[in-house]
Amino acid sequence: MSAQITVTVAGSERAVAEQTTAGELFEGDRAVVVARVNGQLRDLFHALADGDVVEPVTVDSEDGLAVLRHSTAHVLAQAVQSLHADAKLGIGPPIRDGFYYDFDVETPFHPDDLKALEKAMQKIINEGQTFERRVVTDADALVELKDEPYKCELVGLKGGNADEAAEGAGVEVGAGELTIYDNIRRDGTRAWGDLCRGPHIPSTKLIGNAFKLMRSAAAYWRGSEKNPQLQRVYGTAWPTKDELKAYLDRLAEAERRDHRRIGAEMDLFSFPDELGSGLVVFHPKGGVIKREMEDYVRRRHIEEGFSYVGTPHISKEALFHTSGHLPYYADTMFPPMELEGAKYQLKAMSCPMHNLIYQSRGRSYRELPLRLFEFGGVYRYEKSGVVHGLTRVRGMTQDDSHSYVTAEQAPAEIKHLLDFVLGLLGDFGLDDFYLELSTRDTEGEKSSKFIGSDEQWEAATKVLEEVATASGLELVPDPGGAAFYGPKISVQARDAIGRTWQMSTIQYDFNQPERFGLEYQAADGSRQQPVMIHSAKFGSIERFLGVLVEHYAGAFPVWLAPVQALGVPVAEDYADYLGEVLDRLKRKGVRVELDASDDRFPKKIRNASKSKVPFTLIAGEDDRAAGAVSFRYRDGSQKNGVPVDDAISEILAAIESRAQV
RNA sequence: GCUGGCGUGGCGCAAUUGGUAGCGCACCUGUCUUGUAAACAGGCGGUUAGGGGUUCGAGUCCCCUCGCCAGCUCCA
Repeated sequence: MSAQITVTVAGSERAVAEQTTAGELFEGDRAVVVARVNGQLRDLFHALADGDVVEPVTVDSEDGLAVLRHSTAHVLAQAVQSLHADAKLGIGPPIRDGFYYDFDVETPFHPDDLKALEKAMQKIINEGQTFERRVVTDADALVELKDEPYKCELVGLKGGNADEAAEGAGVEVGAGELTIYDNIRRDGTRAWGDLCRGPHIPSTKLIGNAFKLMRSAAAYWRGSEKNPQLQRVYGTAWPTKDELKAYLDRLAEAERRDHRRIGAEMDLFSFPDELGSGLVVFHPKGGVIKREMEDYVRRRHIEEGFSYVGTPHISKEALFHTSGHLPYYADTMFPPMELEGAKYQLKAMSCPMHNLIYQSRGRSYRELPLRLFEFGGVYRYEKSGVVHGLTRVRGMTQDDSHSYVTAEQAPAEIKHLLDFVLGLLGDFGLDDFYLELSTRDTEGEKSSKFIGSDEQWEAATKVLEEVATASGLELVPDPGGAAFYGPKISVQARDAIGRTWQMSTIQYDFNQPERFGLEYQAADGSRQQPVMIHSAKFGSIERFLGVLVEHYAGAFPVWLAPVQALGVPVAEDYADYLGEVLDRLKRKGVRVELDASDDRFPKKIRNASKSKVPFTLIAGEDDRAAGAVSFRYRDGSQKNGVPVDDAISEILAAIESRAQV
């Protein structure tokens, strides 16, 4: 008879035979894919020791999903090598909603290749191969993997910093012992194997048919453009076919929200080829939204103590040398144009020009904080592959503002600005965002780009961090992400397909005041250097508008809607009556339209519905006789016979309160 | 910038192995107009992104440029 050991299973103690595996504890529960043993994720084949604390990890948990997806990535890799014998393996980690695996292959994958790979994967899955863990020494691994140069490179990186060396590499080589996972067929033969930390699901069978390969694209090995590009295949995997379908439906829904699609459908803006890549024109309806945004933020800046200023779109290049921008960003500024022996540059940021306003006369401490603000039209030569709808353009409008303060005033001003930003995001109804704190890199190849003393960086970073933390919002560190002249807090918002974009920013700058020699006279008569705080509330008005379009899927709150009330007469006869109601609204500043076309009533309702106008006002005989109108809302619900005065009040109130209806 | 995929009237799409560009919506004209997502009829509109090549013949094949999409890298 075998000896007994005691383990704690899901909170209660149990005596089991020695050599019992984690999987045996949860036999019969197919949802359990791995186990957490003493806090560590382990395969179900893991043999338990006396005193182990074991928790089941089910496939629908965050960890369980990651394991499922990581195992699916292995199946993909096996499929790739079965179809392309010379494919070399990179890394293959789970990611949000799926996984990827990188391969070095002679010919990049064509979309049709993915179909063939899916078939090969299904075959492997149906074989019910088990994932078996095997500990190897570094030396043995290097021999066994002699045909896998990328894996060998990872063996050399093993240790706590594998993930730093290559994002995702931590799933291949952990901090501890080196392991290889073998895929074993039912007849006991070895189908395939891969250097991997694990853990894995017990059998490929568990993947079922709830996976799909999504796309392929190149990715630089270990994330550096100095390295060769591998071919990355992205896929997704879910516990059930239904969940896979729900995910695919979500993606399809996101595609319908895409601001580039809605922008065209709703006639908001376009990107004419004749202008060039990354340059947008706003059509009248998009112009309304842009103007509402600008009116709002101009008013709010003035309320928050800013003065509205104006500066030109170009400047002699020396200004950007003084500011220090040119050495850093020359390749992303449009090239200079030469006139009268001087080189002029399109501006990519407004701060140097605001510094000139500050500098235009002597400043007293009594003037501080001095706050300047404008809509700066800036141009950046973004690389061709990154230009993207409204979210990454080459010509944009920044609500660029700068607070000049004493060092002592800086913390309060940063808090003031963060409150301002968060209030603005609330007024626009955005809630899917988080804060990011971008700091400098103190080591690594980029560390030299940051200027200023250690003390300055430390002090500035501390101020930003304290204020950001106090907001109570999620705060994500972004080491190395700072601009060369100082750290920043930024608001990151998500687009329809989950990509995040930088929106508002607050940056602490001790460099430009130094470079421009800015000063003010203090109460004691001495000359002091101010601190400059850059802030942008929308960031780029174009980008913010794009994110708004996706957030609302085009169904804007009333105050932003291009057309706020659309009149639809039941028949031609009632157009004049409805027109009078609309005129009254128009006199109150409401944006109205009357559908006086010769379409019939149902068609007009359909058009109104498709236009996403918040209030459709309908009038027929009943309404006219009663001095009323009928509302039709975006959800198709209706309210009939509303007295005209009440109707007007309802619409005005919705605009005033920035309500979504 | 890199890798791959794409580019057909304003929009969404179609066009067997290369054989001489079609459809829906929108738009225009006419008839029509009474209660909540499409009245009917007729019509206009494309040197198939641009340029070059192969071919008797190119939307379909090849090359270059521009633009778009996805990912990677970058992002003051």
